[in-house]
Amino acid sequence: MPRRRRVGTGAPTIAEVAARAGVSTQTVSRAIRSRSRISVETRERVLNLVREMGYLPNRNAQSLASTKSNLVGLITHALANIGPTQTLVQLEEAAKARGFNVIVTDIDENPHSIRAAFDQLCAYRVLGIQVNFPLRIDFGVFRDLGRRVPVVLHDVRVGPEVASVVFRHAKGAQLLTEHLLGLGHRRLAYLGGPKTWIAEHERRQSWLRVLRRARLKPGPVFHGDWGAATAYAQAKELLRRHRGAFSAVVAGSDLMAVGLLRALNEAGIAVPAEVSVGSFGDFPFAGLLTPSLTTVRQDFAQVGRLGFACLLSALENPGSPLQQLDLEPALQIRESTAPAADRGSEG
Amino acid sequence: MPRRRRVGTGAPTIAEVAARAGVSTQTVSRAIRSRSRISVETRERVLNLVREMGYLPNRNAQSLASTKSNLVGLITHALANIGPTQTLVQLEEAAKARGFNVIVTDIDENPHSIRAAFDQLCAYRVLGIQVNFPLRIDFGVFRDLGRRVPVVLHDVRVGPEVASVVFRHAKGAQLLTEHLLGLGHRRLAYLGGPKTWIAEHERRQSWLRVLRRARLKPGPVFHGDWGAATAYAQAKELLRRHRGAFSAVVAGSDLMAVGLLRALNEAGIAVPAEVSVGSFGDFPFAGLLTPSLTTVRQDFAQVGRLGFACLLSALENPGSPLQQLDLEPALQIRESTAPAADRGSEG
DNA sequence: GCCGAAAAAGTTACCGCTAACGCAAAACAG
DNA sequence: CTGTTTTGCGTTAGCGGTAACTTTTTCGGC
Repeated sequence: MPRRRRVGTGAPTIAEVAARAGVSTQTVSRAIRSRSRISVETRERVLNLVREMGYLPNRNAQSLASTKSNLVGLITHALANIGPTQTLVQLEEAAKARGFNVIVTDIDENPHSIRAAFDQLCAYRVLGIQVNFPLRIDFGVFRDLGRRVPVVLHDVRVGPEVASVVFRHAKGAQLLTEHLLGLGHRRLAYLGGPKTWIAEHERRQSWLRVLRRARLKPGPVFHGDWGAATAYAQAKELLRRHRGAFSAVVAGSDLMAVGLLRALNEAGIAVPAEVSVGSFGDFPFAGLLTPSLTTVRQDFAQVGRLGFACLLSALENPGSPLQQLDLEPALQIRESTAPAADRGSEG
Repeated sequence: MPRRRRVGTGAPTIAEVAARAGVSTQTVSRAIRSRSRISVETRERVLNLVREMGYLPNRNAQSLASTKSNLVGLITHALANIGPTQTLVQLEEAAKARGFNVIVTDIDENPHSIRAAFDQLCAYRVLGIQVNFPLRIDFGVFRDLGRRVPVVLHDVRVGPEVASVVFRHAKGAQLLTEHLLGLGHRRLAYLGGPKTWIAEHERRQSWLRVLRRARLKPGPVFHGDWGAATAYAQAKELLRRHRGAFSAVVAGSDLMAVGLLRALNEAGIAVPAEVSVGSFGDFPFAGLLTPSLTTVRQDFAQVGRLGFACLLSALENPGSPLQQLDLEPALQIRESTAPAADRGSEG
């Protein structure tokens, strides 16, 4: 006695196409995916039928049968920020150009959620996973995960066993700090991003290093969350406690610079006449603020493009060493920095 | 003669878990997915083994066998902009909370690519598709597509046969324009987004309507691309050709306002003393620019949340009418608008 | 005209999981 | 104590494709 037939989704299957074409399913499969072992005429005939019937190969079935998918995973953090978004957009574009799709998951700062996200994505048998989680956590987890599936780390480098694309944050901070010193500033304040971020840590260390080399005492240090609002609040605090004690401020992002500029403006402090401001990002609006921002360009879009290229290279040349790419920062000098008015009151 | 066994991915399968637990695969399946038809003890025992072995159900196999996936598709346009990003982030969060994953694809303005993206996503047998393509195209395509799979449209309404979440752009533009008129402005310029966008069209129509009602002649109209750079360029053109002919400008986005403010500043025109500026968006930095922006808040995050809720509702109550949600705009009045200095030179 | 190789197509056995049904044992109703 | 549900699990037959192998056809070379 035949069981009740399961209802399908209504979409035509490969078997239906094959039946109408008068060939086997295998031939339809070949027509769709390859150009070998099938005659040009058969191929044409089948493909016409595919179009006519609106047949779409079921990716789940394809993935199951071939034990691999067309998916690339992206695990990202703080996706609402401009940088990660740029990265995603470019990654998706690069992936699509090669016939892959991207499945995204935005996670919070809890390192445990990395593992959870990883499991989620692995369950889809993704080809590889891009990890944009640039926080200062125990990197061991990345080595672990890299063993299960090809991984490309963004802004984290754990060694030759995992591919990575990183910004040279220290270099960027050095460029900016030296620029300020070159303008005669001797008392620099610092209004960075969250301490938990690698970018923040590396920049601050670099800032301290440059000051130490110049035999200058570092000025007050504050931290925000990359956004304008907290930067504004922190900048007010900076001014309340250290007004007059600095002639330049290094801000963690262009948006933080916006908040900082606001606070300086409200305090009646002219930029750059009295205080210079530099930041990181160089997002499109940075050059159009008043004053326009001196800022270290970070090409987040490039992270997406190169990240995908790394993955592709790892998949196509399984033996070869995994790529370790560096992105060079570039200082854009604009109006928000100017020679110091108060030369050498200390240092 | 046995064929060569196919190599697996190395990950344990449900059969291996079942074998070690001494139960059938069906029992393992039940332990993982449901709490019925299985005893508590068996369930515990199986789940422990699942954890111990690091078993991850193959989503492709699950989707194939159950003819539905855990995926929600998002087709979006100009994802690099702040709004669409907010939407994505919230959508992903809402989806994750219910055990779904999001697969994203960012498409260009060619309406044809909607169909292509749709096919791509349907091939994964996604549960539903969110379409964030708020351009003025022939909406027939959406009705078509909505028949194949549940669809939620963002910022587009085609009728009761497709769910949608839309901004009340006309209302927003009306609020802003009336605010400016209330301040005594009689000559308003307009620096909007791309004409191809629905938001742009509706706002401009609304702006014209309000002016007509007030028996005022509309001022010069320019268009950018939502970004600061083109807004700056267009604003320069506006000033070159119409300087002095307007006392207020409606800008299409907060970022466009940034470019506009820059151009006004370079031209030596004080805001808001000489010219008032209003915009749309109310992104976090809007209140921290100098001057802070009077702007119409658009809650893009809400689009993501509600869009997912619409989809869920459509999936869970197949019979009931599809949701048609409106998002109310809210005018944030700040420093960039002020009473007109030149009352009544015309109109 | 025959032979062997290559090309074109078909067959079979899965990929890893779930729906649907089967069936004994336990729980429950009367 | 008997008949009916319910519970707990197993069995079977796919879901819709692809890999690997086999068979048939074509075709060049001698």
